[in-house]
Amino acid sequence: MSGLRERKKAETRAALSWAAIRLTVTRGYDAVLVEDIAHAAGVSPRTFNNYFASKAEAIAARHLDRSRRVADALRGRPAGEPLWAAIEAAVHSAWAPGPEVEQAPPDAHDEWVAGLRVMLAEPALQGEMLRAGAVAEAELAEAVAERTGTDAAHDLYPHLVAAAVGAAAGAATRHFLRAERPEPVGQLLSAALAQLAAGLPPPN
Amino acid sequence: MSGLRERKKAETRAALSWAAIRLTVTRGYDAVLVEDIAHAAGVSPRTFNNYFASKAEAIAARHLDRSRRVADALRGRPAGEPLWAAIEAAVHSAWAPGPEVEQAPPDAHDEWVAGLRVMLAEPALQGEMLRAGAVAEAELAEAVAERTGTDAAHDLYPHLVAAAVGAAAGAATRHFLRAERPEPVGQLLSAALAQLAAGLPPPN
DNA sequence: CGCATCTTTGCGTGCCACGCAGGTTTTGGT
DNA sequence: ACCAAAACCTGCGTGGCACGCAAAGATGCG
Repeated sequence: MSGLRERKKAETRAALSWAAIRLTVTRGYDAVLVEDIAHAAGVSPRTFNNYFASKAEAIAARHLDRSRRVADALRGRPAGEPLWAAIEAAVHSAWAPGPEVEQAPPDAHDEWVAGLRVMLAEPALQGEMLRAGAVAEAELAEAVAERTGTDAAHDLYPHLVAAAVGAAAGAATRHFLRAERPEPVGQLLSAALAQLAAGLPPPN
Repeated sequence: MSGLRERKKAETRAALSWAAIRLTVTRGYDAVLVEDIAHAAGVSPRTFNNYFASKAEAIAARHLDRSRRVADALRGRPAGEPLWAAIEAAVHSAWAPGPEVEQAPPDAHDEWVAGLRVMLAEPALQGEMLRAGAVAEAELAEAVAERTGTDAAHDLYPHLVAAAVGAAAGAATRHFLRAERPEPVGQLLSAALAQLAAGLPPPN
């Protein structure tokens, strides 16, 4: 049932999460009160905690939503496709930049990234981001189990694959944030997944 | 300089972390106040926050200390040893059970594990645990870079390897906690690392 | 239209993280 | 052995956060 009710909830949730991110990136984590976020989203402070258990969770919500899409995308890949090809395609489709990124003014891009760096340096945020990744990994493990004929409840394999994919995604994004003149995230992701599937042989 | 000062600090830190874990496992996360932990460790409540920024951090401290040892152990491996053999040895030495586990009464083992499960279900804890793993991964990446002649500041490779090792460790421990009659953690770790180094090929 | 259900909101409570300042212990140099 | 500097512990106070509860409002369904 996609009634008015659910649509409104999703909108409020997105508005809160987006406001939390925007305010934190521009102002800094502890210069933003929950009250500010709620007000920016046009909702009462008490309602904030009906949607999120903490300020950090609100900020990590976009990351969570994005990461969750990987499992869905994997289920949408053709059945004959090899596992790692399907995973690569799924990861790319989930991480593709949406329209709201394309339409952002590119001149503000640099200070946005700088703000992001500061924001992600916050300990409380790091934990919540990683937790979001872990939740997404659990769902991905389910999808991997379906595709490989393994059992998510009893076998290690699907969880291991999901965790490895999460590790690749994490390493790629952190590399992106660390580098001064970084490659696009898409390329980094491809490289990371390819090395994973090759067994991470040492260079030389 | 290993003076009285540092030894005492380390002892207080360990006492606080241990008290936090013990109380939480037996009583539940939010039935334990910071005040209780401080008191159990023979220190004032205010002092607690001189050692840890949060209750969750105190509980995760043991995990952090353990995880950090992997990087050190890797540096201690002979230079000629292949990378993945050295990593496996390092992981095993860091995860070997200490004497305080051996001497614990085995009849209380089951309710301890049950308490652990409940504790690790707490969202705030999960984030902090994962964060501890991430810190350890950063240090492991340094050690991997040294060993492979790569550069942790510019190359993706060492971070990718470290993240993959972390993923394997995480998947193995979660599998251990999930299963009713689990294999020993050491075996699970070996299996996970072996599959990683083999490129995680799909079964059959 | 009208009842059942879900949401929002205001209020109140207990806990937590941390700045600050004063007293105490450890350290290293003489 | 003494003394000054540095590090540490502690009590107090403050601002903020998460959440239980109950009343008011919005929505869905017959």
